[in-house]
Amino acid sequence: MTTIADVARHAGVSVATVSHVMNHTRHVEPETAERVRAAITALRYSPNSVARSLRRGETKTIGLLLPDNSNPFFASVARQIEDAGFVSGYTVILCNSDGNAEKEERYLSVLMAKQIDGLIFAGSSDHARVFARLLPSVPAVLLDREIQSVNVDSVLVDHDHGGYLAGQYLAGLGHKEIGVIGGPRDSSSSPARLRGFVRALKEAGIELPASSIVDSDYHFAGGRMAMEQLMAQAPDITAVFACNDLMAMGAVTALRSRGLRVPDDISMVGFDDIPYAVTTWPPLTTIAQPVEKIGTLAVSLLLERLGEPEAPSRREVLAPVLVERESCARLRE
Amino acid sequence: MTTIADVARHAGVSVATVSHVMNHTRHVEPETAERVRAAITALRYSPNSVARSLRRGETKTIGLLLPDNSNPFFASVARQIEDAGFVSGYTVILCNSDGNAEKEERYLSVLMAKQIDGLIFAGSSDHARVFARLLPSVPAVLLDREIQSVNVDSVLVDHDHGGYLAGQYLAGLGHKEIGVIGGPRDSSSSPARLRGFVRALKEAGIELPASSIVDSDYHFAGGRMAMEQLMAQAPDITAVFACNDLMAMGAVTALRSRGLRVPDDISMVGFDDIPYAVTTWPPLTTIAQPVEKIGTLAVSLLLERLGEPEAPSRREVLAPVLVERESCARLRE
DNA sequence: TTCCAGGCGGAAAACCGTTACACACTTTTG
DNA sequence: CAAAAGTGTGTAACGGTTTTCCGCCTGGAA
Repeated sequence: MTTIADVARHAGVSVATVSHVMNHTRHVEPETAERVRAAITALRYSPNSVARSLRRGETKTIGLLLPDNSNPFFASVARQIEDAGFVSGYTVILCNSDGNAEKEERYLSVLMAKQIDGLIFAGSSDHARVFARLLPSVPAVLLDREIQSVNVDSVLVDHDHGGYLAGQYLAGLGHKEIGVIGGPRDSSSSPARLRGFVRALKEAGIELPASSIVDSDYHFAGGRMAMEQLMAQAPDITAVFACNDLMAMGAVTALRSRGLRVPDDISMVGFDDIPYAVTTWPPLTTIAQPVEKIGTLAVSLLLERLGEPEAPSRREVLAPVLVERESCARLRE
Repeated sequence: MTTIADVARHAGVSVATVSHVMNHTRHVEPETAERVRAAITALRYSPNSVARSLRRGETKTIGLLLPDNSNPFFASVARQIEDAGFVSGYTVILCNSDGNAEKEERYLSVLMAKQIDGLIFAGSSDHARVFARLLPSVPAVLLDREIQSVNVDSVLVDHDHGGYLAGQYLAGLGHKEIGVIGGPRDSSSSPARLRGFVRALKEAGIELPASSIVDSDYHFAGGRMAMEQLMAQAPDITAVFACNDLMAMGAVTALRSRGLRVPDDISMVGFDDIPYAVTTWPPLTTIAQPVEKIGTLAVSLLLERLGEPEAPSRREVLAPVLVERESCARLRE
């Protein structure tokens, strides 16, 4: 490995001068600077970021802690974050927690030890200790979650409103007997989606009995099984609201294997608008989250906070929209 | 930030002793060790990994450079790698190149500057300079690619064989007029898949005219457009081999919007077996890559090399398998 | 003309937080 | 009683950045 000392020797100057040339941190005589640059290219020198980080106290690294990067929703978010970070000179450490609080804590410790400059955290658990103890010591942006703390900003999606849109839509199509496939109870998103959905139904004069709600896990297989259970518990439903697309897709599969057709027999609404919502049959009507904005917004919030650590914490809330495709039909009598 | 010196002072010992206690790098008197541990927890001390890395010359970090982590195939691979790395104490830096050689080079420079211990590289471009100049200076595992170089191992998939399986299967179903949607010409995988496919057809006495092959980009929209073109160029085909699932799914969409049904009118075979191959309608018959093995194998090769830097370079080749679902039918006359 | 302040360009040295090596001191051991 | 083992300390590294220092030159005032 060639070091700054090698360059200095080769150029016949001191290491300090080499540093100044590289970082434009002080004026150096053009002729000297040229000699230094020549030495740098001649030796193919590249400064050691670890040493630089140690001295500067910044690593140009941000930690990204999310439940599962192979979930297409998070995959998109991760991609956006990685892109946005890179153009600002930041590098991303990827961490999957599976929503497991213990893993989250372990990862957070590692990330803090690695001296990340900032954290983007899509936690799926709500364990107070994780937040309270570890978060405040590093600038962070929370996705889909809030916490009263200096230093922590939030990018939120109005899940309640999204659920409301779904309810309004299905009620508007004339459905009266409606089933719901919920996500994890301890997530922040699923209960809110459900809340908005119920409110919309209530406004339309529709009750949602407990037997028409089955909780699941946001996964494809979970959605399939939940749908099975739903068919058993509430055989008369004509429409289903699944709290995310993956479960909606699983539910459609379950229906198909029972010989039921979507939307002819049962209408289906999902949530998220993952890229694969259009590749299923029928293309899924769903509540779209503004994925591309979530990632870029998170990064820009984080960078702004790095620039101004003491600024009051901010919360940005993004509105989901209904994307009408072909998985819903008007109730026919 | 509390440092090792604070701990030493608090425990009334030297920093060296604290270091030894933390790293079990020498025996220390139980009583002393206990005092040190008490100080560590009292001060909530956590060692600074950056300083440690500088001193030890290792960062416990591996770089993961791939075209696009939101592509579900790479998303799965990334997930496996992240998991496998974490259990061995390694952290993953995520980099998306979009298969762009310039981006690859920029990323490689950054990663090298950050002193990653190893690299896992799924390049989609083939530019020799990237390999020749930068790769040999860091232990690396290439996915789906080979290079004669010390220090570089490969995890390969037998794409040729996969393509052969697809060709054999479609020929076996009686198809004679077959179309192909290819991936990028400069990828390593697509040409190999095509080669195997053509070989299988040839063995079955089937010719593949140039007009029956349309190249695309491995994306959903690309597959859709390619299928449009294919229908125009070769209207008599009864089966299509798409060089990945995403394109196959796009092709199915294109067919459906033309009123053609899969598999009744046209049979479709994909490649990869991404998780969403089962969520489309019809469920996609495809050539499955052993995704879960690719990631874990890559990590274990890398770790073994880190342990033994001078070992001869290894290549592991994994066999794809045909997964028969419902997107193909026997040709009926 | 002399003197001194101040700017300039470079070198030297301190520092960032840990680890590893050499050494000092005590206690066993043969 | 010398050699060896056992514990602990001091202090160079590691590879950069940043602060301080220093000699030189310029220019304005005395």
